[in-house]
Amino acid sequence: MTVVPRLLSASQPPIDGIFRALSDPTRRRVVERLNRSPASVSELAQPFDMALPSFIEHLRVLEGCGLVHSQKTGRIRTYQLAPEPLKLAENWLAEQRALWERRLDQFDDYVLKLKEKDK
Amino acid sequence: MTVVPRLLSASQPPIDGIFRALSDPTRRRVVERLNRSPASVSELAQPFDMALPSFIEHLRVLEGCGLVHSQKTGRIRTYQLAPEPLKLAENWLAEQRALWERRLDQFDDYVLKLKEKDK
DNA sequence: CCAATACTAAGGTTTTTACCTAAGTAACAT
DNA sequence: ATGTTACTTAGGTAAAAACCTTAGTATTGG
Repeated sequence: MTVVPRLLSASQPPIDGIFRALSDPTRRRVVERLNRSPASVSELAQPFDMALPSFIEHLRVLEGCGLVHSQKTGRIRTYQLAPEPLKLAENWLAEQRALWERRLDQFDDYVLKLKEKDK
Repeated sequence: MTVVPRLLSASQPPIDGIFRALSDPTRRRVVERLNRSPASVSELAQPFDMALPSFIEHLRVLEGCGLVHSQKTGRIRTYQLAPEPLKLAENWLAEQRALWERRLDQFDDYVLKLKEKDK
């Protein structure tokens, strides 16, 4: 398969963590929010009814898989989206769909005949 | 935001479970395999070095979130892919990218105007 | 009928996740 | 200098996830 330079594959988050991160509604909402603009921890936390340390753990998960970056200036940490991992996940899904659709084309006739038979 | 009819949203698997299911490499490989053709439990399990009951649990997770369907004929249970949930996840990701790109455009405009001003 | 096949059920362990509270530290405003 | 703000650290609980083994139940081929 495709051999990726070690440094790149190490710095690029594995797709496991990306899907894992996106499986939580809180984290997805954070991503949706960061699509609009960068924001601080407390701005991000404000809509959620959750203790701050719990929320911050979500931010850490997002940063851990590379979906966001953060930097601290003074006492404020600002988060911003890093779209590459989203692209990675989207690509995997797109590939599955492409394969599926190719297969559907190949077997269209067969499927149609099966449905005829069902009646 | 978008209001979805209750019946639809209930029968359509929530995106949480889809991303969650896809976060496991075993389950992603099953999806990749099922893209080629339907297959039985043991066919699907064959490439994995894992006790069968453990593997079957993965299949249950996939079916639980709607990513696959199965039917039993005799003693053989056959699994097949159900692409709609994949589409759902892909759509969410695509939307994020669209928003992100729109924001980048806006930023470009902003930068351009700044540069105009400089002159 | 009987053994092999193809799953399935039951139950147990370890790790991870998602939350919490309480108590910090560092920066800023007054 | 002191209180308020903005996070951070530490630690603790409960539920879920990902494995395992052992012991089933149907089907089917000989």
